[in-house]
Amino acid sequence: MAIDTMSSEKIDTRTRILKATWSLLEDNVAKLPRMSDIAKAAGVSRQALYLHFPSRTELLIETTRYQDQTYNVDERLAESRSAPTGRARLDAFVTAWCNYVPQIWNVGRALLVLAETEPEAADAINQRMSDIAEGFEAAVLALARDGDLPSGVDTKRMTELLCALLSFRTWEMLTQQYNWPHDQYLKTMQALARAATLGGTNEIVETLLDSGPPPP
Amino acid sequence: MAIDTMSSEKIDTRTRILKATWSLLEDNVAKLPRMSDIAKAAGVSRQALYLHFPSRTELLIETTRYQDQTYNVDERLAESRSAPTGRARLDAFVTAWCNYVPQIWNVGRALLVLAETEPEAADAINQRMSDIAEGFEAAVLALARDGDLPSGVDTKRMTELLCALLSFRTWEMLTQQYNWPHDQYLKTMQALARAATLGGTNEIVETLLDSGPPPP
DNA sequence: GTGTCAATTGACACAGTGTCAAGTTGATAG
DNA sequence: CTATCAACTTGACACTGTGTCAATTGACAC
Repeated sequence: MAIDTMSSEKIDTRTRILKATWSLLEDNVAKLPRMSDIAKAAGVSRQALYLHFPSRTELLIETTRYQDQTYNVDERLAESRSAPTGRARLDAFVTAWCNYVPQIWNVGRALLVLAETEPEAADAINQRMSDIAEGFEAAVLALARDGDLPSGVDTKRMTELLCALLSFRTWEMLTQQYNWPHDQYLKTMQALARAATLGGTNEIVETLLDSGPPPP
Repeated sequence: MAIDTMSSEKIDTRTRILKATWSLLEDNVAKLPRMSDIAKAAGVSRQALYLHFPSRTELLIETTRYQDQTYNVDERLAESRSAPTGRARLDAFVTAWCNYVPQIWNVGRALLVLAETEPEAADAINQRMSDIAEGFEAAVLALARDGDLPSGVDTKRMTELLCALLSFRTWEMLTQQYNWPHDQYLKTMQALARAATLGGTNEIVETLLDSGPPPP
């Protein structure tokens, strides 16, 4: 949290705007703040926003970047790299991601809404998603290396499946709409991720076998 | 009901508007049509739209209703009711739903976009979703009746999990963003649904056991 | 003809984004 | 002390798109 006030003195106007945007998004998930709302919250004129950001979309994008940076997302998600086995790695990444989602949801959601209409926002989303996909992919490849996956599994599709199952939207639906407590969500997603990847006789895994021509 | 369309000759203006809206949504998924676009496509003045629908949101909602009715959604999804066992029922419903999604996606997506800002649209979405949930719930209850679920499983949560996994958004991500072919999507979702419900030693199912106080 | 109903036409209010031009302020340099 | 420059403010405006209103047209019924 900590919307600042700690480093008491003077905050960069740009940073003040970012903090204000962030805070408005946390206060009211339902409605995207207007530029005038943000300006008021930042104690600055509406036009000042345009001195620092070319458009509302860009401002929102920068806010998510600011948030990622504040929370040190790279580091948090990279921790799973140190896990010894593929299984441990998958578990660590799933856990890290699932615990991160609730923190960034408010702001991320705004970006998702914008992405429906603004290509720029969609690009930003895709970029963030491919970072996540990288984490899942690394885990899947580690599983394959450990011999935990049947040979012939399409690791790309398996990664994509994990991305879809553990998406923002799934989290949103289960915890916000259906009111699942966080730990219920976490446990179920962990089980789901394991079920989707591990176990030789696993029905899910079987659907992800390469469907190319059989090897000679 | 009966929107008539049978009399090939003159089509009701209202129906013409609905058809035009539908067709615009199919042509261009990316951008919501404006009222003037719809009017032009329907060969009618912009103001005529307001003679038949109070607002753009309401027009979109009516379009999804028109579509559901055209495709006979109730009947299609109800077919699974005749399945003898719970397993067959789950399978039938999952298949029916997964095959229906691609047909309604274009229009449904528009409603999802509106739902981010318009409460009316969100209500309409929720209503449709609860119809789907009913289908999943019936299958889950049938499974429980058949003794295919461990006792103590929280059927409500299991239903919600199925809804989330088989949501519109998951379909969208896998098939539109990652370009999964339909039958790949279908096969994987069937396996996923089974994995999430069946099998006594199933890890996923275990996360859905009632967490209330242990029985005496 | 007269009434009526559906649709058209053109105007307007309103919200919100983004732009522009002309100030204001405050710090810093000479 | 003054000139200057950048950051910010003020107020105006263009543009897009929704929704509203009033006056008008045209067809059909009686």
